[in-house]
Order: sequence, then structure tokens, then C-alpha cells
Amino acid sequence: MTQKKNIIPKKFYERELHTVAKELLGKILVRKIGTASVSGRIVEVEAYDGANDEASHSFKGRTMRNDVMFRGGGLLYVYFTYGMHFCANVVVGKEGDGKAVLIRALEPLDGIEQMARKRFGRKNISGKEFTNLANGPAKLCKALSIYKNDNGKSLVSDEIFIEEAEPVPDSEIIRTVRIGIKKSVDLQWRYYIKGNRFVSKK
DNA sequence: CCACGGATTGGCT
DNA sequence: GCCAATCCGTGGA
Repeated sequence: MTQKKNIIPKKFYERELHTVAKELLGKILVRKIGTASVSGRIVEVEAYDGANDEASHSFKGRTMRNDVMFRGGGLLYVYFTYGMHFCANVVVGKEGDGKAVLIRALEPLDGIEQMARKRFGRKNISGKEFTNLANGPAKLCKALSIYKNDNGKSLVSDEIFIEEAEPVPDSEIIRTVRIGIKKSVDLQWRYYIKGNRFVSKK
């Protein structure tokens, strides 16, 4: 099938930060690489707010690095960290807001052999390696070939987009503190699907 | 199973 | 200079 799928429209991303974060759970992130398609179900996210959130890249205002976060909902914000990793965010809200949702983990769906090659250099992998394909923010970027040149791209496009899917009921969503930050550590702005094998950390 | 530290670049003080 | 929205290998319990 080369038919257009149900790509989530820009309006979805322009709503309230935590509403968008929770509703992103269960949706499908799709990356087209040539004629191939690589995709995964979003199972873990974190919200970052420009205001009252010291852990957010946007907290201290607009700079060259975080500019995409301020351009309004529906864009991909990719940042480079620890000298070697990329992480992908969905920009949320209106122009000037500086809000985004970090995609922290995917359940691999299509293009699993492609992901395996990107992550481990071969197409045949163990069960443990399968669990490890995209269960972290930098791992999923490597699996989907998301790099710095993808920063600022529209998610309402043919190349990289998020597909509609059945919403995950509130009873299946765990809300807890974010991972790997040293500021605003008490905000419970991390959301993940209860019991999912591909969540990075319980 | 868990804890720890090295890798390695670029943005900001 | 400092240190980061991370990952992986190593070493010990």
C-alpha cells in the first residue's frame, strides 16, 4: 500500500502541552527512507515547557540551538547531546511558546531489519537486541535515522510524520518524573504505557 | 541484578 | 572551562 495514511494534522500539536503529550502515546512515528518505511509506536514521552521548567532547553529564552522549539506546533526539534547522541522532540503550542514533547521510546513496527542494521550493523538480532532497538531517546533516533539535518522539519509531510491510532486510555498511562535531568526534578511530566516492554525505565 | 565511568562535541557562562 | 533531556561495557554482589 502506497496510499496516504492518516497523518496527524498541525492543529493536533497546537493544543495544551500535557494533553498532546498523553495523546501521543500509542501513535505511530513513521520515517520514509527512499521507498522504505520505518516506524514505531510511541510508548514513552516527556513534556518540556518554556515557562516554569528549568530543565527545558527553552527555559532561558530563544537561542540558535533551541529556535525550532519556538516556531510553533507540528515541527520536529532534534538536538545533539553528550557529544554523540541525537534526540527527537515534537514541538507543541503556538509560535513563541517554546514547548515540546521528547519521544523517549518506540515499539518497533515496520522496517525492523532496517532498524537492526542502523543500531547493530546487522539485520539478524537477538531477542534482547530487539527490545533494545528503540527503547531510549537516542536509540530511536539511530533506529529511524534521525540526525541534525532533520531539525526543524515539518511533521505534516511525506518524509516524517505521525499517524493516527486508537488513543491509549488514561488507566493505561503511567505519569512520573522525567529522566536524566538535574533541574525541576520533581515535575511528573513523563508519561508511558503501563507494562509496555519497550519503555526505557520503569 | 546494580553501580559506575568513559566516550566525545558543542553551547553557554 | 564545565557539563549535558544518553548509551554501553565492565566489574562486583
